[in-house]
Amino acid sequence: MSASRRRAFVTSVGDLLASWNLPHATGRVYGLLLVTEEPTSLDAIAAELELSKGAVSTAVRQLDSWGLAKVIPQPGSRRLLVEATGGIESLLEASHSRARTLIAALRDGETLVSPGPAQDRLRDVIGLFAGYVDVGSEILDRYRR
Amino acid sequence: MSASRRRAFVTSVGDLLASWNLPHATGRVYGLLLVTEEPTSLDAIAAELELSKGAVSTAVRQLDSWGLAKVIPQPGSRRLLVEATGGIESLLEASHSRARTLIAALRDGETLVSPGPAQDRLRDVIGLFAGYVDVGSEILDRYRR
DNA sequence: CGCTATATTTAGTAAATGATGAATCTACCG
DNA sequence: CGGTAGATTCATCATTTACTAAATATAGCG
Repeated sequence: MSASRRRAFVTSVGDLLASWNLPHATGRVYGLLLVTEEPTSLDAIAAELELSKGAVSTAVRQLDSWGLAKVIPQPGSRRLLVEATGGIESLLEASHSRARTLIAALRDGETLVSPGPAQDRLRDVIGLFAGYVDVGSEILDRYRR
Repeated sequence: MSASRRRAFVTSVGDLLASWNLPHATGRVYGLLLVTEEPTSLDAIAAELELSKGAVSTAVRQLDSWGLAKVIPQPGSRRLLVEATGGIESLLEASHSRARTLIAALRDGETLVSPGPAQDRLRDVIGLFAGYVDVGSEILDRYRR
């Protein structure tokens, strides 16, 4: 388990998730969790990633709320353990929900332009997006089973 | 063509494209172009959206480079006209390319964890993402014809 | 060759966001 | 109850980023 490759992995996952609109400390924590076999503590995360405890705390709660990590309270101690969940679905779902909002806005805009090339263009965009979202949802459904 | 609905449309498209990592002035310009029947000038855009000329200039060039708008130079004048293109494909393509980079990083990470639940989890994530991207590309291909 | 109309670049600014470190809170244990 | 080990919150700082306004560049026209 080469430490430098671990670090490289963590930062690249962090960078990439940042382009998915996650703060990149959060993305790095997720990256670390993905290559960590056992549930791990917030302090251990902070130590390995050289992040403040506060940052780790908020990152973990974000990951939890996105369904990307599971927080496991330990009976008999205040310490929390965290582990990645497989389900990165929620990221995709979030992206769908944004796309759907966009589609709705575009549909609304359809009534703003009179028939002609401009309206066709708008319809085109709507069609592509809608198809895209439909297929994506299908994949997600299939994945859930 | 109600001006207030136009404005509402423009800002919502702007807001939404901002979540796709476009600056939202750029998104608003795109929104405006989508509901504008004829090619329009940078000054007209600046006036309607109350943006500075500089902002419009960079927004338009961004849209152009993303393939979301076409810039039409006018012979006999320095003035440029701009119109939206239907193809919002490039946005989806960009999102795919990010996803593919992520997939590559994850595949690389696979070798960092020893066989077991952690590796399975990672494989799971990879599989979902890969399937998602594949299907999306298929839609794009179909759309291009 | 200027002059004008237009686009682009640049320097500066304001706002948003993320991270930190300290202070605070809370659960557990003696 | 008091103390301690932990997590969380909060105020602050730093960075980034998008926008503005002004300066600059360039194309066309007299």
